Amino acid sequence: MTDKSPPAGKPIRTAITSEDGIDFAIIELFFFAYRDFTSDPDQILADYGFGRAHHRVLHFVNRRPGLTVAELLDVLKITKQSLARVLKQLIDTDHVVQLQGPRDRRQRELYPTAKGRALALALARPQSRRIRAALEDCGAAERTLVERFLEAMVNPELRAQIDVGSGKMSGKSHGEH
Amino acid sequence: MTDKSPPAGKPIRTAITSEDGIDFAIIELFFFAYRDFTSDPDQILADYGFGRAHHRVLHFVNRRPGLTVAELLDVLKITKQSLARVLKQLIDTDHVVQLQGPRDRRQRELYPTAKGRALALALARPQSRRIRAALEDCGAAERTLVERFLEAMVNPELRAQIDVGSGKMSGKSHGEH
DNA sequence: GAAATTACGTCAATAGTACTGACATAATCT
DNA sequence: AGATTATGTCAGTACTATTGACGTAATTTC
Repeated sequence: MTDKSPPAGKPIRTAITSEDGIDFAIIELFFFAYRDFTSDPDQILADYGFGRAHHRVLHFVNRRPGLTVAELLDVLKITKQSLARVLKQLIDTDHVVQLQGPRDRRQRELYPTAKGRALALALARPQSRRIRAALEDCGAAERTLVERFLEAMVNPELRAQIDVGSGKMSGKSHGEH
Repeated sequence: MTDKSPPAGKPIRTAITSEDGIDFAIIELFFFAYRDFTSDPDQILADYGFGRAHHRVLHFVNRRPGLTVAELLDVLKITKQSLARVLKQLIDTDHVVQLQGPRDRRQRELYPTAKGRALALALARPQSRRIRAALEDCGAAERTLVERFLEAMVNPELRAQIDVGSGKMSGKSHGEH
């Protein structure tokens, strides 16, 4: 009577393909590519007792020195509480420092220290190496195209804060190519 | 004396750039692109009380019906214990069924049910739509190139289990690799 | 046939990242 | 003065992942 298994449980033996015009190839590749892409820094981070969240914070603090906590939350799209622990650890270990905002003293501007800059570079190096190798594998001329594809994968509303390529990074300093 | 802050803490005010030949643009784009790419299915999964792990299991069970638990662990690169809860939930909710292996009765071959197939498609649909849109944005002809780039981003040792493109997917039973 | 190995399941304990909601403080704006 | 903003913090929870250990059934090996 009270079967635990409802009648529906018949196994489907055929693989899902592109039947419904679904691009499983790229879906799957994206999964594998991102996993391996993050595995490089993950190994380094483990030595510091850090995780991927630390990497992201460190990355953006180095990319946009002086950004505020609120701006960082907006870029990462996480909550204050999620950031709190990670940021505190980075500050305690002297990778990041907080400076009181000049205009608004409530704000905390975040800056990397030399130590934080060095770690950010160390984490980015293997990722950049992987990217360079991949671009070479598929004809290096296509760099721009890959960039455009990835940018187009991002939600349109968010593309503003990406400021890719052109080096219009964070305003201030910049200028580089 | 016993300062809590070591001398090192001076803020660096200049943004990290391509100084060390590091490809920050693509590193960052990859982060944003993957985050938005996974956010689509995440919303659907929430309705089922499922997470991203359920999606991955469901995806590969649909892509390679009949794969064993050990094979799934190998593809996902997670531990048995991480898989256990997720797989159990998918089985309990009748998205996946286990069949005793024909050759080796210790093995459990995993198959999607109609329900599991439907959910896998529902999850993949917005992702595929996003990919299609992105490819159009950057000149659709470049599909192959994006595929090759992503594949090149994957660790070489793992490319075997990817069998991209051509739909030579799983070849169902067949002689494994 | 007995022993070792394999495939799977499960239990216990822990960690990292995320969430919601609430509350406190200081600074700025109206 | 009062409202709002920027930040910090506390409590509680959820999901995904880890390592290590143990058990059972099936297969392989000797």
